[in-house]
Amino acid sequence: MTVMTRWLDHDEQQTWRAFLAASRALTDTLDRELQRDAGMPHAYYEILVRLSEVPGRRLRMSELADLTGSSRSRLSHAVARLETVGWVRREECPTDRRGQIAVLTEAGFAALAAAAPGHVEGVRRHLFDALSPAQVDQLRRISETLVAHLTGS
Amino acid sequence: MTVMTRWLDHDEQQTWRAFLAASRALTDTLDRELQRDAGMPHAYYEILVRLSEVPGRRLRMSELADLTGSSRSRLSHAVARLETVGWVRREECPTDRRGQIAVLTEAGFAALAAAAPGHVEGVRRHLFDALSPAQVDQLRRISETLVAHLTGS
DNA sequence: GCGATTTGGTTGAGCGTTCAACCATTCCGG
DNA sequence: CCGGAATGGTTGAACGCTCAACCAAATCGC
Repeated sequence: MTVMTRWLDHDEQQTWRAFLAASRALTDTLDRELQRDAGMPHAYYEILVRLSEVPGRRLRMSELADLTGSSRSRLSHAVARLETVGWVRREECPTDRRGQIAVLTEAGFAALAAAAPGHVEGVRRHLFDALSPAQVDQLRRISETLVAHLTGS
Repeated sequence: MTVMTRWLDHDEQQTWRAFLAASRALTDTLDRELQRDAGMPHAYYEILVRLSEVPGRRLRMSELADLTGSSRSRLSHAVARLETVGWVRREECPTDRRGQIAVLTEAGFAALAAAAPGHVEGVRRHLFDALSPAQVDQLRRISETLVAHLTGS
């Protein structure tokens, strides 16, 4: 059975390619800056951020995976790496013997505190400084719509 | 010298995290679909697309790198891989003996033709179907602004 | 012209992600 | 209860990307 492809028209093409170029350029730039200035990829920064925001600075692996939007495998590898660097430590979960709890160490918190100002400055410079307040608002609505659409289905 | 960090306010936080989540979810989803259905990552798909759109289906490595927004190293590795699969072939450049020209093969064109409908459908489903026409327009302007801002500086 | 710099491109090591396979524990239906 | 399914998490191999080092050819300055 052949289904007609709903091709993109010219404007849609433009939009899609611009979006691809923009999001890649932005994430690449920030990732590179973070790696250079703080010695960690952005994905690891996000893990540290999430842990730092929660009481006890500890989260179940699966919750952490959900919050960072990463697969369990990815998170498992990442936390393993973070553990060797001494920024995160693993603990057994008292209520579920399958469970593991990732805990942010003091060294991890310090590394995050050291990395944050530069990274936030980068986000501001590369993203917010370029857009009008109206565009920032539009971007938020668009992004929230997309997240709902993508995680819903 | 200490410079005050221009931290993100609450709304900016929301926007930034939503954008991160959305762009990651979108690219991850499309990448996974493309890998599953066509056996290639999205970066390689883009290379084939760019080559297919140009007369002679051939481009200098450096032009191809610019068009796909990738580093020379990345492109070099990618083309090497595409060559072993038989989708791209390398030729010497007649006017510059340092140069290399990447040429899309018939097999490469066929692979692209086979992959395109499914991928385009995915882009439509996951992106355009979720947004209003006004939002699509906003997204284009935002993306173009960001690209200019990021590649300009 | 000739040495120094720049440009075009490749290479290999190190690292992060993916995928599939896997193990242990917990939950659920009958 | 008990057997099967679902859940939580890990592992290792394959692969793509990054970075720095590198080579060859072209270009620039004097």
